[in-house]
Amino acid sequence: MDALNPTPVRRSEQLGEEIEERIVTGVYPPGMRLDEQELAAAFGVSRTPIREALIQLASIGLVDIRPRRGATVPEMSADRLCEMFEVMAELESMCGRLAARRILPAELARLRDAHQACEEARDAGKPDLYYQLNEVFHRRIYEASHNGFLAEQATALHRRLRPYRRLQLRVRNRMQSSFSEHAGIVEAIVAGDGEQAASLLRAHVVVQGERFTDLVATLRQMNAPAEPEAATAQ
Amino acid sequence: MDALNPTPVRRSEQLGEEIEERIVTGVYPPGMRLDEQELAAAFGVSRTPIREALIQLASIGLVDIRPRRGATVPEMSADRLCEMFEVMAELESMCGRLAARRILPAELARLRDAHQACEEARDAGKPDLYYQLNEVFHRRIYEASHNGFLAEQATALHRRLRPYRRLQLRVRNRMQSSFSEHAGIVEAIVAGDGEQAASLLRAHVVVQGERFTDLVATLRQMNAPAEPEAATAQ
DNA sequence: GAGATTAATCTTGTATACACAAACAAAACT
DNA sequence: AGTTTTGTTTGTGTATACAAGATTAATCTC
Repeated sequence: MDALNPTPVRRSEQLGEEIEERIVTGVYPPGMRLDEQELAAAFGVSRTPIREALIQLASIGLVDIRPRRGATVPEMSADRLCEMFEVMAELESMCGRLAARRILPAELARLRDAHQACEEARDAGKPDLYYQLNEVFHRRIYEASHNGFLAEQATALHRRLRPYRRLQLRVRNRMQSSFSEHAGIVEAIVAGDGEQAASLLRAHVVVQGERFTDLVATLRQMNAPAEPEAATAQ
Repeated sequence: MDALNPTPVRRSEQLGEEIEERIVTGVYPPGMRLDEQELAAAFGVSRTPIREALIQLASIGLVDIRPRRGATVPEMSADRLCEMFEVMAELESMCGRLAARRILPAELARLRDAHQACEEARDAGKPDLYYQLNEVFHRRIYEASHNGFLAEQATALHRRLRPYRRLQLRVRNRMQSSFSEHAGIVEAIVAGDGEQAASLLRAHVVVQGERFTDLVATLRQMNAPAEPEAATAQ
């Protein structure tokens, strides 16, 4: 059916994902002005689908649209990021608590697979691969919560925090400790100990938010190479 | 008035809020088709701002847009609603935990004011007023969490669940017990007992989700007055 | 008479055109 | 010389026109 359907999705939706990707990977860095005409030209479409994509991204907080001022990539302050990590920790924690009680055998098997895959990436010393498999691991937990809405929320926020998490895996050699924490989480879920899973997961994520000052410093060097202005709220 | 219109906000944003209001209040019931042309005519604008409003609402899950099929108000299944309440409970809980630790004297005073206002509404036996003041009470807690992102998320979800919560306050005489629970929550926050505030708030919200079957039944009578079809997933 | 296929109509998705507001720059006046 | 005002330019916001897909109805065939 997919083969017969060449374009079953809105163009603006595809564009939205592409722009989101570029924002999230830092191709469009925080503070960058997103000119509709430029984007339209760059993607070879008219302004309309670009506008729709930007509006969509704006409503999930990934771009900032101000009337008659245009769209920009929002500058996420360190405070803001801390707040988001705080919420992320709680969502993950909740997923873990529910998963410990509700996970099905098949799901547990897949969770273990994901965990093992992480181990191999760690042993091979591949942070990029680990990062990717780490995402799968967490997604498995989201799904095992058997709360579709929660899983969606967690996935969305996880995605928004992606670039910062990624940086952190590099800055410090966190692969090792991350993997150990995963092991404890799996154990708690296997044991059906919701509270244990919850608190381990919270700690697992909070760590990422706490060791954060260095991260922000690192990030500031990388993402803001040529920005002498922007002295508003730094 | 359109000529003098000094509005510094996008038209589509205003439209979005208006449409959101109508969805949330049941004027546009679940399953309803949202024809762009009809809406454009109804609001006296062209299709463009309507489209933008719908896309915005779609990205927060308030309408369902399917390519080449148009927009509809999503039918929220009972399962889905339970899931959302489950997440809401956790967000509120988190707000309470943080608020207990971080609330400032001035904020505490305002929280008490809101609580007292609820009491008066209860004594006067005005559920609609109570409902409104209840929102203020909860918003005060969100703010006191000193996590702006969390407060935004909680507010957004609270808003989406509004119609269901409102119904419930009517169906059972929950005003009394709701108020008692509020009292305990305030007490825990005053005492700085984060865990206590968290668990009380979780229970406070979960109750709304649990006594839910009757609610859905009631709701079905009210919101679906003329819908003989729609036998998809009921 | 029933089912399938085709055509017509309706609605969405995209493009283009136009209008208005804001920011920047230049010139004139204090 | 500095400040203010006005004009120009750029870019957003809305409208309209056009194209493509989906649905429905009608007609034709079995």
